[in-house]
Amino acid sequence: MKIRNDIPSCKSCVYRELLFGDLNDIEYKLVNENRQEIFFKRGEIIKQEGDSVDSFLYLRKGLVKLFKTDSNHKDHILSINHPGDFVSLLSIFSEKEYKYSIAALEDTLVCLVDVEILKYLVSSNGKFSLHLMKKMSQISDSIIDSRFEQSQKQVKGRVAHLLLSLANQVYHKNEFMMNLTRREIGELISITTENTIRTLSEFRKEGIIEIDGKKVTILDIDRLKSINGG
Amino acid sequence: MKIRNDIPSCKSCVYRELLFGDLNDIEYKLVNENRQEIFFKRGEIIKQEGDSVDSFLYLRKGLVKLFKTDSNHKDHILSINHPGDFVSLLSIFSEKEYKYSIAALEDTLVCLVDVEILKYLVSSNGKFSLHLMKKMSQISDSIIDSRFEQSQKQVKGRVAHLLLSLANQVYHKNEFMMNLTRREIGELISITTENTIRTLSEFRKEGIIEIDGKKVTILDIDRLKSINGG
DNA sequence: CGCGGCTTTGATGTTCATCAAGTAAAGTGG
DNA sequence: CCACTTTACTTGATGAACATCAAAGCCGCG
Repeated sequence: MKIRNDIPSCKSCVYRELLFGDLNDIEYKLVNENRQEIFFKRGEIIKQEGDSVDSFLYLRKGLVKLFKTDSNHKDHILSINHPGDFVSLLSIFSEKEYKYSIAALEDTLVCLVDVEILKYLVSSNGKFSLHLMKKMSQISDSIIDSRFEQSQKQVKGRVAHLLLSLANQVYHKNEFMMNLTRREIGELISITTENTIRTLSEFRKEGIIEIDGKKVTILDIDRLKSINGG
Repeated sequence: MKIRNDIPSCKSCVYRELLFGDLNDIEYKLVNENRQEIFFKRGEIIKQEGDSVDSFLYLRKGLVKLFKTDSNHKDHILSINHPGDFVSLLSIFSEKEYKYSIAALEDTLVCLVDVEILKYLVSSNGKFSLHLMKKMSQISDSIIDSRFEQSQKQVKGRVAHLLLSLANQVYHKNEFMMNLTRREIGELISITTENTIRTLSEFRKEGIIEIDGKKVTILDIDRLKSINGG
């Protein structure tokens, strides 16, 4: 973890339009003066369950996982988030403490905006407010949706679904560097590590995917879709 | 389904504080003039997946289920909602069409507010906006939380968890009229109807619960909690 | 170089869905 | 209101899916 001091203006942020597109110059300045950028290395914990919610987290670069640890010390991954996502959004208005932890899956750059500033903006800027609600709504919809999808499927279908969403929603490519371990995949789709491995091997043997170290290539996307569907 | 004409003012609504507590007289009037109250009998469909999101649904009385039907014509229940819940909240800002259906589990009274009015209030009243966000956040948190809980448990734990949440969150009593069929319970916690029945019978035989028709009484809440936990 | 974490494969047992078959309850139409 | 139909509930038997256990190879790191 390393705090950056050479923070550029929000105006130059590639993700500006996603959230801060509705602010005027004074409001921009307010955000700029009350934010930090922090760099995390792969594996580092960004927030721990129980930490107080004092800032709004915005993912600028990298990949993170949101997870909870159960009473048997087993982790369960709630979601994987990529740049442009508002990582802390779900808890920010309803909770004083994080109900899950956040860790970096790749080298990651996070932008933190003081939560009180955000609340002030919501209460004073209606357009910003509407925008933020829409985004909040989308994020929770997508978590609920994917959990819903997973709950209906069995092992092969879950793995297929995961591979498809990694390709479509996360990496936007049919060939990507898998930054999740086999165990983490299991923690994400609620199956054991062994079954994750077995299923991936099976897909590989059947020519549906290719695995080379951390690199995964989807060869037969139609078959994957059919496994996902049925 | 029956549209009520004798609508009382929002000011007299028991749930007023939950959402509309921050409005001034003019804003109240606006809401009052752009809302409907509709009564649904047990079993009736309130909204069908695919219906356009033109109003914000507020549950005044009764009990409803949010559900989706899969490609095998099997229903899956997302959540059970009770009075005071904002049934349509999840989709209202992010979607043009409902992504799930809503049906009445008991005789139910729903208050519908024009969605454009709500958006106007968000953009013009900061306090209302903050309040609404907090509530949105809580509702999605609770759906995500309960699905998360369920995904870690097996059959007995799921049934125990469900009974406990019905007693605590829905009916606020250890003795309640179960308005869900055995099938619906299965659809809610992702197990088969047969396993729902078997597990409930087992709990009954072991003296953990008592079942008399639709009436369920929790006799040994500690044992239920321990089954839920382990 | 050795320790711990990740990966892999095989064998075994448990959990649970599915199938089958019957009873009870609740709507429905004459 | 009764015969009929459908839906809900229940129990038992069977097999498939999957977790668990075990054992070993691999790789990065101190």
